[in-house]
Amino acid sequence: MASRAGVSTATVSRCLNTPAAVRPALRHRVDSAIAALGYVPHGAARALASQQSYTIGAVIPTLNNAIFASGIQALQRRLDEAKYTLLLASSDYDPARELREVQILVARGVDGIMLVGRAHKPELYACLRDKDVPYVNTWTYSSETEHPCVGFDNLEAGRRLASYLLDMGHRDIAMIAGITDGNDRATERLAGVREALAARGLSLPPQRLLERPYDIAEGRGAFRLLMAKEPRPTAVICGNDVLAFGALFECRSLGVEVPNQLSITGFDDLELASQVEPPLTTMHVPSEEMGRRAAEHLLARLAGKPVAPATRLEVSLIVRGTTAPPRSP
Amino acid sequence: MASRAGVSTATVSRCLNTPAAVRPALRHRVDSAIAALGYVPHGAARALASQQSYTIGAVIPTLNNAIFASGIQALQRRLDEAKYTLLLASSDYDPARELREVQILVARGVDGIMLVGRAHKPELYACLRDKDVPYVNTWTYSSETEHPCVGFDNLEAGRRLASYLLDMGHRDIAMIAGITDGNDRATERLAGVREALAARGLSLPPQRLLERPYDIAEGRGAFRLLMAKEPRPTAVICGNDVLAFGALFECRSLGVEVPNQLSITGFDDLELASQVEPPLTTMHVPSEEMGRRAAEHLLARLAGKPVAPATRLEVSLIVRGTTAPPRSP
DNA sequence: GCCCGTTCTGAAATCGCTTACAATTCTCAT
DNA sequence: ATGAGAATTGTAAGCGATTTCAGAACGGGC
Repeated sequence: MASRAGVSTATVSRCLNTPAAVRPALRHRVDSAIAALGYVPHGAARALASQQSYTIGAVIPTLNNAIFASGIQALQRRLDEAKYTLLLASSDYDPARELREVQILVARGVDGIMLVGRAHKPELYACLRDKDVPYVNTWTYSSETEHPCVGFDNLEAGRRLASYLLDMGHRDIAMIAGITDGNDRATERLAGVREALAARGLSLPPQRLLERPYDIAEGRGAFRLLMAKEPRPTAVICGNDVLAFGALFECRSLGVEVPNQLSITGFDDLELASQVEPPLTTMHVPSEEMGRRAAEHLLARLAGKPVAPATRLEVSLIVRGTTAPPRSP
Repeated sequence: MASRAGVSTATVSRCLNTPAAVRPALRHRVDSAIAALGYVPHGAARALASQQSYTIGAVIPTLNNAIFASGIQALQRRLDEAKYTLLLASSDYDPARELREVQILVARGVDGIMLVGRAHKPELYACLRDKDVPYVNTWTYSSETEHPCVGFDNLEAGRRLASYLLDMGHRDIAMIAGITDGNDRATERLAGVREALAARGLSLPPQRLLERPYDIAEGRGAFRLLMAKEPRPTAVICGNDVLAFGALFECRSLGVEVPNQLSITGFDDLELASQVEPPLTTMHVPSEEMGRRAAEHLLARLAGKPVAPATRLEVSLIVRGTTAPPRSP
């Protein structure tokens, strides 16, 4: 302990945590002793004594998807400003693993947790409640949920995407969705598409729906399947941009002209979306804002400030070059 | 404390840490009490008492680059198996921030640290030495370094890429490198290219070299500049795949035919590299293996086992469709 | 120059767990 | 049975901060 400044440990502690509470002269003495000794407070001891770790946990499905990455970076940036450290874990889209990660995070004593989606195992919510750990769901929004969230309405986004295509005249629409099992975002996007279709008396027959992991090659494969037999759909809605890129690239191999012969839409608006040829029509997701707002939410709760139970962010349809009215027969 | 099983705290601790040291009957009694109470050991207290946190820190330049993401996922997977948790921080390619992140990690009491590259601030190495925290540099390899590393030789990789183009007959080669300032990988790749050129009596004149952040749009802009005035180079080496994608996409806008009129190479071999049209010739980096091996290295050190001071991984040139001999004039 | 209300400081308890060491219980050969 | 030695279990002393509480120093008003 740096009592080489000739003060008690209590004073050192105060210098570090509530500098205003110690007189300038003494404080400077302590500060320079700290600098001289290269003293670094012991995080675990501090956490044990103060009952807070200044650590926030986040569990995301995967690091591979750039969109989670940018959301996480924004979260981290905001957390950093508030002197909090981020503990990151990934679940690989597996609810059981997600639960395990949360338990580990809680055991580590995180002060708050960020989750993606809202369909989590009951045990997960129970664990959080028992330990009274603040948390926030992201990439999802619903006014009716009892769980705090910062995100957008996947259902409505799916509906909008389909409506856009429908309004343009498309009647035979197919979808390459993400794996819906255990993934509420993918499930809701699909449901939204179905709703829009149903509102016009249409539907998504089994042969028009494929579920695939978010991977370019998977998107290609699924797309090829969709194109295999006549009649071909006139538009393909993809669960996210990665699948859409796959579809788009496969079009080139297949010699399908986009958007003349076929329209394609994505979801996320990754950097690449605007760069491919033709540029991808997609749903823009404000992932950075979501990350930042999620951080704000948690920080506010930890500071005892009131927080909105649900924050709705808007996605926006970015119309680019992969969509056009269907060719008249 | 779960002494509702009628045992001492010491026994509970032993059940959790060295189950073999407590008799089965008692152990079961404790285990069920733990399960019944939903007891979760307090991480900070445990870390304080045992002087180890079962936490490993990693500081990467950015989460946006998919290649670091996959390396990190592999690291995490391996760490998970060994019951270690990963604390992830990013530096945004800023050495000063990297230092800060490392200090925070050390203060948090991580048992080990993974770094990217080997050109770190002296204070960073000093901090690690003072606190005696095991660490390993990745994405870099050098037999001469005093710092443990698991990675590949960027200099040689750059040399190979340039030699490949040179062997094919290219004589006017340009490079869109990453920002070399503070980035040893980018610096070495560039140096490697220069060496290969020099070996044939050639060089990389200033107007043939552009440094750009890793971003598709930046790659596009740089490429456009390179193509702006005659004579145009016959090949462009890009510091990584992202820059190469930018160059490739810009070719389409400019009407430059790849590889007939111009060859392009990337670095990293991202998933997208094999999917673009034409597929990108690039240097494959075994990022997952690197992540896993880095984890092994740290784990071994923590277990007191001997470790190789430097592990060399091989990159491999993946020749695809963006390279061809220059058109004979 | 003295007294009292503030403002600072320091002593010591505490956080929840690990672990050396002591105490107790088993094992078995005698 | 009995006792030595091994195997278990319990006691209690930390680990390195934070924080309560009480005493010390300071600053004015008379």
